[in-house]
Amino acid sequence: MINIKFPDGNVRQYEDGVTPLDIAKSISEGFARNVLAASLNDEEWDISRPICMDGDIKFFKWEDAEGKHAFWHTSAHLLAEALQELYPGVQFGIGPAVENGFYYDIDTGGNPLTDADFAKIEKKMTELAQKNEAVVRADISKADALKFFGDKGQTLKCELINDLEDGHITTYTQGNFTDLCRGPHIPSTGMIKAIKVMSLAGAYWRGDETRPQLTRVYGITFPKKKMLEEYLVLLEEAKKRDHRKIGKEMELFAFSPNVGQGLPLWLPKGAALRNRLQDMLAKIQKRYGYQQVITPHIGNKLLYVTSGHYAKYGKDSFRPITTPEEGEEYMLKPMNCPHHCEIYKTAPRSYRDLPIRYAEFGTVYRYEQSGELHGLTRVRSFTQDDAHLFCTPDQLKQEFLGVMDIISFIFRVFGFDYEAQISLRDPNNKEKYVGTEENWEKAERAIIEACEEKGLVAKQVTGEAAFYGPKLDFMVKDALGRRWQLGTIQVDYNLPERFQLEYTGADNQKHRPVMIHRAPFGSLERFVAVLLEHTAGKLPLWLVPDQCVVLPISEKFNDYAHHVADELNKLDVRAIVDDRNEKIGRKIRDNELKRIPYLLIVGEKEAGCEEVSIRKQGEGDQGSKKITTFAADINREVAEMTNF
RNA sequence: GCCUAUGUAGCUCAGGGGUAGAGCACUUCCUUGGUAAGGAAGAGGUCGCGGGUUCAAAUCCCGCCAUCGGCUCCA
Repeated sequence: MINIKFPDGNVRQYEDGVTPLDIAKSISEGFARNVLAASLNDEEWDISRPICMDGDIKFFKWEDAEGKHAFWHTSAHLLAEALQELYPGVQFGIGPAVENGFYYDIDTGGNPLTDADFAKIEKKMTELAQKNEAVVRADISKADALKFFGDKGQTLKCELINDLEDGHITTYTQGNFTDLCRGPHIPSTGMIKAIKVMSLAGAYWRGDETRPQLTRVYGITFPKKKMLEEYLVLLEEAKKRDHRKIGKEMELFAFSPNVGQGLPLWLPKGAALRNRLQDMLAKIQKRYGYQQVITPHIGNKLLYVTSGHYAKYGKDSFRPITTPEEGEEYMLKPMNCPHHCEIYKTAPRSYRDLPIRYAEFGTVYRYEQSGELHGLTRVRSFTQDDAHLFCTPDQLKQEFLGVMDIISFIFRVFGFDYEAQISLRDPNNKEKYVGTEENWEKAERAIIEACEEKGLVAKQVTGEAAFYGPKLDFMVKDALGRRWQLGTIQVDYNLPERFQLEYTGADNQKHRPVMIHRAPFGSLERFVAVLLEHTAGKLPLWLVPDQCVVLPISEKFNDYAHHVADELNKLDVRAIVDDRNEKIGRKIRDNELKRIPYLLIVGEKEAGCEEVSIRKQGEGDQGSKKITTFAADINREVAEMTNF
């Protein structure tokens, strides 16, 4: 007999070799039907895999990430099984579950798949799922595994096996398909009821640019047909929130191939929106002791040679700009820090001057790979809400905490859900980074401690650090669930060294300051993009381009409508007029769809008494008020929102 | 940069070897209507760009550019 402890602390005894499914059934049949995966002592465990030792058990259902994961992992195998039947000789790479579904990387040997094949693949998968084959786990020796997959000509699998440790290799088999796999899986393929092949993509074998490119087939499956339908509806809804679509509709920004790829053009409404965001941040930063500076868009190439960026990124950047002067070269600035270091150096600094905080809405230019450009989230020219803090090593943590306060405040104002990530260096690849061992350790420790102090839950990821220092990033998801880095805080011991920054300490000796790079928005472009997706274009009143639109009942009241808009604009309310020759119902509909927060209807009733009839977007008729009263209300509402 | 797909009117899209279509938007006219689409007429396009095949190319082929979804990258 073995002892199994449940999450609630209860311990029950079971026969040796009992499976999690048996245990679930012993609780209730209904519960067992919904269980997809389990863990034993926090090790992932198939619910059909016998247990022969004491342990803590957990069960996972569809609602749990672990449950979906097992379901989709098995679905990936089902996809592979279908591909094996449809396209004999296909080579298999890897096929994991991902956040929304799963994929399998395959080598089709020169017979490319197209989306015309999707229906066929789905049909085959459905057919195989209906056979309801058991998914069977087996331990296998390394030699046997190599022979098995070698005989099948699966060289990619053999490469994977060669990297595995003997004694820890398992396979899973359903029907005629056996895959090298760690698991866990759901017990049988029959649970997969709804299947959709989503898309095709190229993916380098083992994520290595220099290795062959495989075909990645993405799919998603569900235990119920209805869930697939709901998911597809959700995807359609998400597309409507796409900032590229909303940005076009709201006339915020545009791109022109004549200007260049990834170079956004901010239209009047977008530019005004962006300025409001800048003003907000500048106001907050002033309170935190930041000073605004302004630096040029270009800098001498030698500046970036000094900073080390030229050596690291020079060949993948915009090329240097030459001048009539022989040998003189300038570069579009890819970051603001070297300029700010030079500002620091314009005067001798004392420890009494520190910390110094230079802020700049600095536009930078980076030659991002063409295939990576995406709306406003990944562009080649963008404006960072940048700042560089120079402080003594003792002040580092305090300054770091201050920056964290600003960032969490900003995200709270906009209601963003964010994930924090601490990016550390890859300890196995230290030559990728500049700076001393001691400084790296100090900086990494400072970040981790600052998070602990603030109670911020942050995922630590090794190998993600910038080459000059570790960082704390704040990630926000877009409408389709893709993560984008917005806010960032980076500790840098390197640039102060390279620029030989100094301050005189209390001991009358020269010391090196520590530098913090930070940007709460990350870039205004990316921030606006995420903001648009987050709000579906329904921007808060203080940010929205047009706060209200005046709708005359008939053309007879167009003059009065323009009078109303003029009065409102004089009172700092952003108002426009819709004086088209249309019925009022039509104007209401069109302007509601334009996401304007207040519609002001004016006709005979209002014209005589300086009033407007107010209709709030999405909420309908709010009665009428004097123009001045309405303006005061709007201004109060905005003031409450912008009381930063 | 790599792989898949796409590119037709301002927008959303249909069509497809015999020189171009719809809806919405736009302009004009009728209508002057009180809280989510009033009616009519009109204008608008070298079918992404450049080559090739053909009597004839928007359509087929090649190259390029841009965009989508991924991969790699992201100071």
